[in-house]
Amino acid sequence: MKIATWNVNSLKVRLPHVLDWLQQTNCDVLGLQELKQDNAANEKMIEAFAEIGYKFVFNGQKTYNGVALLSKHPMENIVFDTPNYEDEQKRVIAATINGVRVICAYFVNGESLESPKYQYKLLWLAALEKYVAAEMAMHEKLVLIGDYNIAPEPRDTYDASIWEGQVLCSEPERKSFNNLIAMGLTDSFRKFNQEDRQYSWWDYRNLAFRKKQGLRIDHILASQKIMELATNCVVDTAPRKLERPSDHAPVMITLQG
DNA sequence: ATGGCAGTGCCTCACTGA
Repeated sequence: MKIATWNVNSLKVRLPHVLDWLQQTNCDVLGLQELKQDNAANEKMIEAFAEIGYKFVFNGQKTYNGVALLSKHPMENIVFDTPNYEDEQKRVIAATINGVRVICAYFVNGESLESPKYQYKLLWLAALEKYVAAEMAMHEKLVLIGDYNIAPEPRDTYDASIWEGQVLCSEPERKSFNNLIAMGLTDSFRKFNQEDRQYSWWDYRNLAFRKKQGLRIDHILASQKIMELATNCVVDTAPRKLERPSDHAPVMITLQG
C-alpha cells in the first residue's frame, strides 16, 4: 500500500499532473492540499478521477486552501475540518482506508512571526494536536499527511542562517511538530533518508529548484503500527521538473501488504 | 549567461504563498 501527499497549488492547473502521477505510481491514497477551488469545481473532477479508478472526496473553498483525498479503495468515516475548532478555512479532511486512518492537512503558513496569521497558526496547531491525539487513541494505524509548513530541523532548510527562527522554522512551530512526535508518530521520511538537502518545496523564484534551494515542509507522520509496515518514504521530485509545476513535490510512503 | 514566480479573482492590480 502506498500513501502520498502533494500540495498541488491549484488542482485546476495541476489536474493533468495528478492524473499522470497516479497512473505512473499506482499510489493507493493521495492527499492533496491547496486545491484553490470550491466544491462545485471539485465535483466536476470526480469523473476524471473515477475514469482512472480513484474515488475523490474533498473539502474545498474558493481561491484559497482546500484539501482532498484520492483513493483506489473505499473511504469510510470521512471527517471534514478539525472537530471542536471553528475555522472558516478548509484545511483538514480525514478518512479510514484499508484500516488506516488518514488525516490530510494543509497547515497554516503564518507569513511571519509578527503577523496575525502566525497567531492563527499557533492556535490552529494546538487544535490539530488535540484532534490527532484523540484519533491516535482510536486508531492504531494512522498517518498525518500534508503540507505542514514546518521545517522540523535546520538541515531541512537550504540555508539555516536565513531560516532559523523565521516562520516555518520558529521554536513554537517546531515544538508543535515535536508534540506530534511525542504522541508516538514518526517522521517517516527521516526513518529512511538521513541525507542533507532533501526538500519538498522550492520557491518559483530565483531558480530555486535548479539550485537545490528548498525546504522540507511536506511530511508523512506515521504511527508505530504503520512504521512496522513501512519499507520506504521518498520525495518524488519528477513532477517539479514538468512544465507549470506545483512548487511542492509529492511525498510517498510504501507499506508492505 | 546575473536569471526576477505563480495562482486566483469584483482581473491590468491586490492578495497570498513559504
